[in-house]
Formats: sequence, C-alpha cells, structure tokens
Amino acid sequence: MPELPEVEVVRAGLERHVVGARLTTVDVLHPRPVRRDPRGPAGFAAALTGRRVEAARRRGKYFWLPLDSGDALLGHLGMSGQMLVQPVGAADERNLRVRFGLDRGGELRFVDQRMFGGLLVSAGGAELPPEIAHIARDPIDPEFDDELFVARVRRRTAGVKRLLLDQGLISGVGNIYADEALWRAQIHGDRPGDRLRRGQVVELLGHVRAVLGEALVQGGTSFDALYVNVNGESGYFDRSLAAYGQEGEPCPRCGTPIRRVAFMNRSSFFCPRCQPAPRIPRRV
DNA sequence: ACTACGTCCTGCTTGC
DNA sequence: TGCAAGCAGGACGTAG
Repeated sequence: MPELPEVEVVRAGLERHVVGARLTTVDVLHPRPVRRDPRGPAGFAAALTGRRVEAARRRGKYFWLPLDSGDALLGHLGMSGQMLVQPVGAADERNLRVRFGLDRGGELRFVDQRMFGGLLVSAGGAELPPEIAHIARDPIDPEFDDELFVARVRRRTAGVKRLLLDQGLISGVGNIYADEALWRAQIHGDRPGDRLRRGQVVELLGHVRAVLGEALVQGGTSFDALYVNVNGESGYFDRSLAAYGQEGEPCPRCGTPIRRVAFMNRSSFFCPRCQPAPRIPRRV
C-alpha cells in the first residue's frame, strides 16, 4: 500500500537505476495499466520507444520520468504496483504488466497484481504533468504552504481524516499514515475540519510530517509482500505502528484496546479514549 | 466549491 | 474439502 514514503523510495531507485538510460523496447502485456493513456497501448509504446529518461520526479503518490521528447512517463502504484529493475532474462513476475528494455542493459518492469495503478505518457509533462496539476504539493515539499493548508482545513465541514486523504488538499497521505498521525495528535478522524482549532491543525500537520519522515528514513513501510522497491527488495516491515492494523491491541499511550470501524469502504483504527469521537457524530 | 458514494481489480483469508 | 463471501484501498466519476 504505497503512500508517499514508499513512492519516494521508488523514485530514488528510478533516479539511480534508470535516469540516463534510453528505452529501447516497450511491451504492454496487459491493457489495463495503460488505460488512462489516450493513445492506447500501441501509442503508449510508440511514444516511449527510443526516448531517453532525463530525471525522476514525484508529487504525492505520483512519480514521473521526464523524457528527451519533452513528454513524461507518469505512474501511480495504486495498491500493489511495483517498479522493478531486473536483468534481461530474469523470470517474468506473475503480474508483470509492462516491460521496458534499457540500452544500458537490464529491464524496467511494471508489476501490479490488483491493477489499481497505471502508467501513461503525459504530453509535455516533463515539468509537471497536466494530469496531476490538481494534486496538491506534499508536506515534504519545501514549497508546501502550511498556512494555506490550515486555512482550507478549517473551512471544510468534512471529517479531518477525509481531508487528510484529499489529495487536492495535501498529497501523499493514505489510510495508514492518516490513522497514525491522527493517533499521535489525539484527534478523532470524524472531527469536522471547521471544528478544529488552528493550533490543532498545525500540530496534526506536524505529526503527518513526522510519521512520513520516519517511514522515509526506514525506506518505506510495507504490510504485505506485494510492495517491493525498485531493487526488488521488500520494504521495511514496520512494527512501530500505534494504531493502524492494531485492532484489539492496547493503545501504546493509555492501554485501551484500539478500535476498528468501517470508513469509506475501508477501515479506520483509533484509540477510543485518546481520540474521543465528536459529540455530534457524522454519518460514515 | 464541496460532500458522499459507487466502481474498478486480484488473490489471500475466513466462514459455512 | 470446496466454494463463496469478505477484505485490502487510491483515484476518479457522478449526483446532489
């Protein structure tokens, strides 16, 4: 379940292993991962073949490779996507979807079991692909505007967890790190944004940064074997999660069993004592 | 502009 | 033992 730290690990791996290489061949083995490319699979391959990769960039959970054509290869890992660099002749992964031959030897491979992720060629997208122009900067970005974020959160009536997951407000935060940051801030995810004090939002943002930063240092967190970094090594299996996935386990702060509730077709984990539900609960 | 909800996918786990 | 339901969940489209 790659969130910002995992995608950053992938971006760094691509920077190290792919930047400077030319894509000699492109094989789309399944159409779904290129569904968002208006050219279709053949056009996707044609737009990439022979191009040289000039950089590896990221915003939130998206990454892109600017090309010498001025276009960019834009990608999202979804839930289970991986970008692997493998030697030529290495056995195909079970869910190998797209294969790129590299002029320096080796292959870049997009592997994705559940296929929520995907790749596309962004026309003129080297600097910032227009397809992701609506995605906010992430909190690790030096140009992230803290004051703007705080002001926008405090104007919204939606629950603060929804707001943390709103990539147009703040990018890179997914279900796992949202729950962890809320636990640290001792704020219930259903608390409406406009009912939070300024200082609470500032503190919450600080916790979001801390959680992401710690995961970044550890090379990204992984919770199943699906997530593998660009070198094919499984990510760090984090045992330091206080809330996420800890249903029934004692809260590390007060000992109360962590609770799990349904939330937007997924789960939320929180401490019912440290993170009391708002008095006027909103429907989920 | 904002909110809420359904949909897309596969494979592992759970329950009868 | 076998099968089906449950579950994981980010982003997007749509309706209100």
